Amino acid sequence: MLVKYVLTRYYQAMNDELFNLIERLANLLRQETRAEGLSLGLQPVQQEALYYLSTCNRYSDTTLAVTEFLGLTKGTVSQSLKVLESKKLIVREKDKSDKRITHLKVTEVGNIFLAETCPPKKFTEAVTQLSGKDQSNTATLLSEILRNYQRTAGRNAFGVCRNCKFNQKSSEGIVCGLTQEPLSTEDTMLICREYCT
Amino acid sequence: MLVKYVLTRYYQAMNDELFNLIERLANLLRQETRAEGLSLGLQPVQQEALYYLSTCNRYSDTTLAVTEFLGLTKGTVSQSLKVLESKKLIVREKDKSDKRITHLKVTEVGNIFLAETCPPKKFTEAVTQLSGKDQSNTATLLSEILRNYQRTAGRNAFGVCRNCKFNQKSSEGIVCGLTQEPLSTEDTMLICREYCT
DNA sequence: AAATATGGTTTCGTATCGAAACTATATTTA
DNA sequence: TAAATATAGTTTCGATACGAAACCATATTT
Repeated sequence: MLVKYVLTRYYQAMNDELFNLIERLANLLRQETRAEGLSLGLQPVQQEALYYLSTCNRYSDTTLAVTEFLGLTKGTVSQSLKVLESKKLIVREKDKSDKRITHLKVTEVGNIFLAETCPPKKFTEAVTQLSGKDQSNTATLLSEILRNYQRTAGRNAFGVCRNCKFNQKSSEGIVCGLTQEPLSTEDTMLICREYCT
Repeated sequence: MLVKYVLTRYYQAMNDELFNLIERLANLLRQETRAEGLSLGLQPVQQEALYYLSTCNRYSDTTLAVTEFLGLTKGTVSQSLKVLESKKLIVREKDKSDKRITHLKVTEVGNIFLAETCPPKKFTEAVTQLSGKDQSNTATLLSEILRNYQRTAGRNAFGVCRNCKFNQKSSEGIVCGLTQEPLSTEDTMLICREYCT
């Protein structure tokens, strides 16, 4: 019985290997992020939230969206956002039509911090040692794994608006099929929590 | 000034995208790991340590090696290992020649737990939806990024013994060029902290 | 033999996290 | 249209993670 399990450990199946690689990359990223955030007293998870908010659209810049994105509970996320606000990295804006909702906008200070630290420099350096072709192949493959994983786990996909099935291009411009609101070209390049393929 | 930074956010450069993908996969993995560990009261980081110990060789099964692998401080790791020991998932074995060193061995209970939970089922499911070719391509590309990253960050590579430059195959069998010790075929399939290319 | 290096643990203060209770506003139901 | 329920979000609490630094034991260097 023991032998069986030990032997399965020796054989590094492909999903084992991929699991290992992703965990280790994430560990290194977290380490560097921790170091980068020291100057502002920012924790890794807070930086991740800030980074997310800098990449998402107006349907996806709320506490709950961040919660879903990070895979934490909303109480926990609420704490982290409070820190970001106290450090003037984000500001809150009440939604005009639904008073329960608060939009979280990254400030100029926040964007400057992100531009300097996120993604971490050494990571970027490591990635750019690969050919452009290899880089985009990696992104494509990881996207596919992530999409499969999110589907299996029953999570939202958080994709770029432009590629969403609700994104409708007509003669009058681009419209979101869910909200029926018009979208600018810049809008369609942001990440949406309602993304669907 | 602001415009510049905001614009760079819109353009998702490849390293940006890869950073994003890895973070998100890691978040999902952590979530599922948290759920899987609930039955034994194991935290994600403790499961990661246990998993590492199940994949590493006899030169790499110490507190300090785990520390290096996870990118945490040794005090923190010492705590996590104490929990694993109290739950009978690992046992400690004093090194025979150097009394400072303690080897950490995964017990049968530990291996059974890992076989059931690590890597998480849904992750495995997501990965196996890709073709075998795509899976191995992803692994190859990620390995390269990780290796580059570790080199830039000045970390040990933690690779499989078999592929290490110190691994010497002679007529009398396989020998580690660092320790001059003979290695079995199984030995060479484990992860070593001294791995070097 | 003394100084230093290495592997590891303990202690302490700060931060993370989930769970659950709670508030306020929207939506649904009856 | 009033009551019930759902949704967005915050607060509080207790358990755990984490780094930093002090500490101990054994090895190695000087």
